[in-house]
Amino acid sequence: MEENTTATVESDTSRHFLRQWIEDDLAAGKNDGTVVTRFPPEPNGWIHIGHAKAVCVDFGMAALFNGRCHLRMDDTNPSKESDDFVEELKKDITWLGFQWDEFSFACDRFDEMWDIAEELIRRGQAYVCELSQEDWKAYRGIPTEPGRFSPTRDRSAEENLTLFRQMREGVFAEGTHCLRAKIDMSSPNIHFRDPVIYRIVNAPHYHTGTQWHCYPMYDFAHPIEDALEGVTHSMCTLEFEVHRPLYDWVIDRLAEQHRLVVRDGKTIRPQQREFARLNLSYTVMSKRLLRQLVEEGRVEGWDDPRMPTVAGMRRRGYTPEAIREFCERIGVSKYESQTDLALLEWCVRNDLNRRATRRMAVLNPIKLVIDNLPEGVELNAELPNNPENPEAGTRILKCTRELWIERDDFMEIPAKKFFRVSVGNEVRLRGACLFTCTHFVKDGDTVIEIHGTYDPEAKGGNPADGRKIKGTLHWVSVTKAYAVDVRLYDRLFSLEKPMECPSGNFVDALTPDSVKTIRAWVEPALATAVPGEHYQFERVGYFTADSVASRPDAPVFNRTVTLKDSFKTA
RNA sequence: UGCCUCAUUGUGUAACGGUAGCACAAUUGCCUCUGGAGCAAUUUGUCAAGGUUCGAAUCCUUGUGAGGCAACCA
Repeated sequence: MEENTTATVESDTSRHFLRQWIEDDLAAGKNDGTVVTRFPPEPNGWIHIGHAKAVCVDFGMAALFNGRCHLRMDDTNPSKESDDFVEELKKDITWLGFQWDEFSFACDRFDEMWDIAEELIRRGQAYVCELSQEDWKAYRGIPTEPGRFSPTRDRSAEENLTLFRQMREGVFAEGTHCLRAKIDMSSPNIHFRDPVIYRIVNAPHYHTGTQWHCYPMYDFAHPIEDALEGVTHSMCTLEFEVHRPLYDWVIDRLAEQHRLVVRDGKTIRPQQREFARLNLSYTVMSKRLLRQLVEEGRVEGWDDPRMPTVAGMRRRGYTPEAIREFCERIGVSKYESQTDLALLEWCVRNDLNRRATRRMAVLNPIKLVIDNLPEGVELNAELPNNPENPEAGTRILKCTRELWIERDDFMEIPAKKFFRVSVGNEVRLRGACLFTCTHFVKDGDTVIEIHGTYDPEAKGGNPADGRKIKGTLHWVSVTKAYAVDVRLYDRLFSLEKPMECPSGNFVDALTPDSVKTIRAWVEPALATAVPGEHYQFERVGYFTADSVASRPDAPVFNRTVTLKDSFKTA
């Protein structure tokens, strides 16, 4: 279970465009031949499966080229950030199996960013603007028409510096002043029309407190952070594509100011490329909406097993290996695709199949009585703990006169290819014996008890004459079984149709019904299940003992995934 | 409408001008003391129209469709 090394991209099959890009750069002798990437979340929420993809890309590309990857808190907007999120971010990324080579806070570079901005002013490349936001909107123009110059665009550097410093000291109210880069008011790219690079925010910053009253914008801060850290390849999602010229503009200014990192005599010039974010069917990944669920108390928290957060998936029982495998399989492209949730679940099953401990459990019980097995007599059943892994050993279960079996395993009138319990049909009670149903007892329309006899000659369920038994049943002893609570979660936001949430009111789709807790009968061994451990309830699905909300007398299990449509929730 | 980007089977992703392949899903068969797993097989695809070329998913042109940008968010 322990992860000592950073996970690598093992597959040699996928040559996506980012990999190609880096290979070409390396071949062209750019930079110093070292690949440095970064994962730059804003600490304002917990990361979800979509971020996990980005983490795998950023760390994976660095690992593939024996490079380095930095983890950086992009905390340039103080209003929603906190250290709690920083800690969770680190925890989740570590859990996913990655180790960063450097950790940084963008806010630790505020001083340097400030110097860069002042130098911009001195060079006539930035100015303080006093237009209101509404006015600015009008001045900026629309994409089809050029914008107009701000009235203060050509103010002197000295005047600008004075005002800029006053912005920092809190002399002005929010929205009254901002620093803009002086670029091109008629550019077809709106981001070039003198973009704002510093704005006044009077909220205290979680690290720098009230030291600053204005903060750099993402478009200004991000390339600086990359450059000063010596990042060579900066990968982000598609929506930043139109920001790239501005990213390059800032890098050019840094070059003019001789601030680019030099390694091995080579100037490191970061570049940005964009890839499509992950969209997963039935799943909504929007920090804003996830936050709403948490704040409105619709879920237990960011780590609720219904949440698509990394923490939620961890608690639900997904493994980091499965998530990494998934990220590897979905590939990287610029096509805005929608990945089928079935692939994620397959990855989880595939991984859990190798490691999960097998246990018998009955979720929807009906009583089965072996009439020729006297009260107090027990049959031993020896079963492997994991057939996929013989080293997991075996355990011995006691089969008694009265058992619980799954209600679905009995049919009053058997259907055509039904090989389980029906009158006259011989089945195997897994590991224990062969059983033939003779009759059943009804209470009204409901069958409440199944009766039959076992074959004493067929020890452990192996018929003496070698006759074929088509059905094998799972069972637990009525007297020895243990009752546990099992939580069956719907997928988060289990919408009728994938990704359809017209008005954004999808949170309403998450009703209390989306989690059902049922009482299940399990083998005695599960009474001491280890929280966080994975179990396959045979023929039902994968379950994980919950480490958070355990009952005092027994563990609570979360359903991780079902086996292939073998079990439909009641 | 201005600029930018994208389009390969149901889904996702390969094929750097030379046989359209892989995985998930689906279907079928085999096997099994998990109707799971495993094994085997099958079905379905280059958005459209032109052009360049011996040869185009790939290059060019036009069109169509989808997405992004017009926060003092990231």
